Amino acid sequence: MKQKALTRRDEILRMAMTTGLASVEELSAAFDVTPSTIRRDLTRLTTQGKLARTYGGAISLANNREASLTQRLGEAHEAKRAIARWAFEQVEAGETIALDGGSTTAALAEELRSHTDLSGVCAVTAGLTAMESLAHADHIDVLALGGRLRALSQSFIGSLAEAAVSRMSFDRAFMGADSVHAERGICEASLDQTRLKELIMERADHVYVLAHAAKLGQSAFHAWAVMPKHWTLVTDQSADPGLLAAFSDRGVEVALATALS
Amino acid sequence: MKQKALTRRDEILRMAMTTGLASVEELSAAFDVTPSTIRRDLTRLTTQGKLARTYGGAISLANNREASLTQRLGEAHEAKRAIARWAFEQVEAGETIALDGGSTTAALAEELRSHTDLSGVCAVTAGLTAMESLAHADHIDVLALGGRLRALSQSFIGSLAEAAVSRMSFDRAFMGADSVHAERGICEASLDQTRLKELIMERADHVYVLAHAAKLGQSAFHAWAVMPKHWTLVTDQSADPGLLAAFSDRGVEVALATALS
DNA sequence: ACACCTATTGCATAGATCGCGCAAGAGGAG
DNA sequence: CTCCTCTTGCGCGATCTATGCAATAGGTGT
Repeated sequence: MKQKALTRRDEILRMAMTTGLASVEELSAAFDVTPSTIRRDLTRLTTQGKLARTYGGAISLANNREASLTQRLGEAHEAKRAIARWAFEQVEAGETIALDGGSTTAALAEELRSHTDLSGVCAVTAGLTAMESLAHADHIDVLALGGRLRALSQSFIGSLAEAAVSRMSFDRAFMGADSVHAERGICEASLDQTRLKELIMERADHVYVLAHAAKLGQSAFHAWAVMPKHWTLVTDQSADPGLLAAFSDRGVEVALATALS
Repeated sequence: MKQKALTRRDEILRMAMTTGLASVEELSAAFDVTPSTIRRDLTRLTTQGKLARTYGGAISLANNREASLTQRLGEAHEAKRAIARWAFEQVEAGETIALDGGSTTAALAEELRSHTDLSGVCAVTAGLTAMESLAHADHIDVLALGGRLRALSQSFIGSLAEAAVSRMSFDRAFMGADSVHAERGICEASLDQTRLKELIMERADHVYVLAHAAKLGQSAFHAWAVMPKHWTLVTDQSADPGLLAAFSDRGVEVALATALS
């Protein structure tokens, strides 16, 4: 019975997440309990900050968050989603992976969060958005690098982060980038960022750079990270074949993610 | 008159956006109109999809202030707000402060965020909610401890966090707690948490424990943190004088935060 | 200046929802 | 088996909401 109450609250939360809105009457009918019980559940979930109460029902807070996240991703988010899905499929149970900052890796974090069947994965991240996505994912062990929070990129940099990285290693590292270049590697706004990226990549068995087509061949900024010998570029199908050939010629493995559904 | 109605609706929307939450009573008083009028405004804005109606008020859909909103919905938030305000006034420009995890310290983070006149403050935190609040605050230097993210308390623990703490010191440390006891100190769910708290407190010139009245004298769990010689308990006015005397007798400085406006 | 029209406001009433206290029931621990 | 805790259903008073109606303010055309 106590179990039933917990599962019902979880279910309420899930329904509210998917539909964004739930009424007391509907919930009462769906779970075959009195409206009083539903009300009590809702007040509970509200004080836990997971829902907001409305007149006659409740509204999801997390759903709004995800919506705004999608907005923030905004640009090319279908491509990013496809890339994230491809990346997710590389991860195997029990592995320790590094998640870089950036919107594409945040999409990967969302994939990790929603696939609760993957067990024992430890995700190390320097990105705040990725952390937020995984904060409530019980099936993922989240390790955060410390350091100064860089407001613009919403990720950590600095000596604290570097010190933290130097104490661990990763099965796979999924890197974001402002732009990717076949010869120069990945480009960021500051050298602090590229240095941290280099450290992470040095300590990873497999390095993947997640970058949708628009980021290829650009030189948005002038700080470049030295790439490891072997790495994989993961991009979407709209990428220019000529550009991709430049990567392949340099020994970079290229993966094309296909959007589905 | 028609103009007044439009500007009022805009203003309502603006207020809801910034504070995340607005009550019919407050709005009615603020604009000096009857609750009926406010209700009509709210239904209008709701059908326009700009707001969501709650019981006795409205909630912003653009989740700009998700953190503060979650706080407002939570338990005893008036007391926490008063305590946070008192704590905020202790902080002086240029200081480096430690912000523990927990909802009360998250409220302090909100104070720090909203007072943009305070300059040069460096906030070191192990709490995810505090980080989110300060993520977009350009006037605050945010340093995050790394470590394992503990899902329940939304804060970092573990050796990475401890290693990070051991490399810095603080002018002031603002600690949260699940419960506070005059003899035993502050209580948490696990010894990992208390150990990190001890380390932070050891390296701070001034230690404040932020705990509203309901947390005093309780023993919610069985992991206790050893307190430094001198520390300040910050609580609200509804605290039992007998309990407070127990703290004073042990040399603990006691501060009572008064709720205002 | 005057009349007219529309949007808005305040008030009162009726209906719906909410919060709380109380007693009963359903597991879990010893 | 008994005790204990958490949960549930029910009823009541309180609060909030929705709606109709009359009054008012502001804009408009003559």
